[in-house]
Amino acid sequence: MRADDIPEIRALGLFREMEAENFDTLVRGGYFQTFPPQVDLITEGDAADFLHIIVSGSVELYAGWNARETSMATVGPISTFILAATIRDAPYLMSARTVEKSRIILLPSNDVREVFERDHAFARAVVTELAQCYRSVIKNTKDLKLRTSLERLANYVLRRHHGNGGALEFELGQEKRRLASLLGMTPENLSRAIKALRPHGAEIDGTWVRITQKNDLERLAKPSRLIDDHCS
Amino acid sequence: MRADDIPEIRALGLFREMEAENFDTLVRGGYFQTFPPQVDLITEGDAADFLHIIVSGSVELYAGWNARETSMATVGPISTFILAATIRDAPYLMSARTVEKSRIILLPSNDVREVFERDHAFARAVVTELAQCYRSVIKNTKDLKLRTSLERLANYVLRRHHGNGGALEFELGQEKRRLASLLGMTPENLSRAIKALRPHGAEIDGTWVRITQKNDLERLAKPSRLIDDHCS
DNA sequence: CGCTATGTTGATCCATATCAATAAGTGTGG
DNA sequence: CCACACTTATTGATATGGATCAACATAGCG
Repeated sequence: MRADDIPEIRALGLFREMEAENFDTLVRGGYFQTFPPQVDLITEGDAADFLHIIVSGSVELYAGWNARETSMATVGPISTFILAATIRDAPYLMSARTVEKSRIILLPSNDVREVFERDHAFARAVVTELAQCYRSVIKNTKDLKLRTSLERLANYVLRRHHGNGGALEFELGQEKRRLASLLGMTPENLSRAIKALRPHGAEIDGTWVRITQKNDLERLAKPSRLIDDHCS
Repeated sequence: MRADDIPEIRALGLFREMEAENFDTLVRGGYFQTFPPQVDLITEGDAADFLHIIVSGSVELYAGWNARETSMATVGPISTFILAATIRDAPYLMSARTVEKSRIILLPSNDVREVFERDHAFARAVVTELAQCYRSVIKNTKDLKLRTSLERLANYVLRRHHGNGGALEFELGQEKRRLASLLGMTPENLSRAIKALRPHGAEIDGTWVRITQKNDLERLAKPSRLIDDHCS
């Protein structure tokens, strides 16, 4: 592992408070790897051998069943994924593949569990992280079950708007087919939803998103703190 | 709190390993209450003042948005709910109401967080519990996004079959309207799905479920360890 | 016993999926 | 640098799963 990446990792909420000695244990056993785009990192059903930390690039989490496939999340730097499987020493529930060239740290699950047993600060940080993840998935379920696809798209645009510091124009940052799957619809349906959104104050043109009438968009989207807030 | 309920609580995975002193702190500050059916225990958006433990009866977790409502889970004894909100000191993402007469322990969230800071064993148990919850919700999302409503019903029947020790006949144990909402469909649609399931080896008649051709049912349901397993 | 909830069934409507064709990018090798 | 192949995006036509509306049946419950 490159020495100058270590401080960055150490600064993550998950590792910030833990004992230096335990942090060293984790880092010493870890691997730092760079992957090209479209590489499968993990396959659902496999044993969770490593906790993954994405340092640059982006990774898609997806799941399949009976020849169908759906995108579950896109994760960017700097965050971890499949923490729950690591902790429970259980099989992955999702697969992961790189979207673009990505640098990823792999920490052996055994080490993570061992340090987790010893280090109270680390254990607390894991709890905070997991509780956050749990709440995100609950919000996602509410989004899926309570909203139509158009409403989901409208709220997605607003969430991205807030995530970009309130910019009215920003890049989509991913393929539409993946966004469609993430939002629980087909690519064709997303195309139509994008057209249907135009008279409600949002345009998506190629890779660019522009909010033209925020009021209109919000009237349609009816964003909720209990579904759309990123933190809390 | 009644003295003879305490050992039962203490035996829960969440509390089993923690320091006696800390357990006492939690229990001393807790309330034990009995609620009639259809009582609202918590409302989404409120501050998470208490960690709830259901000792008998059953509780429905549900969520609403824009005049729509959906059932998120039904939880029975002995388990906790809204642990994540308690830990993060964040608003509830779901509401909860009793389904039947229920006995419930309320532990002040402040106490839980305080003990959580002090007691490593408790913190570890919280992690295990949360990781479990997280994985359940992920499985539920996969169920929703990857399967049709008929497939979800078929798999639900098979899960209940396994949950009842492999019995081919068992009680539904809840109103069909709630089951419908839980599975992400309308009551009408569930009625039709039930009829459609008959030629595939499962009958639901009133409150009774009977599996007549397990092979047929499994051929339709294609249950997956990574969606339908209760543990792991 | 009614009364109110819940469940069923039928008719219809709507959202979304599917199928098919075309267009627009994107990357590769000559 | 262009031509080709291949993937992705769009658009239209159609099919279908599921929702909605309405009527009726049934079952709890006071």
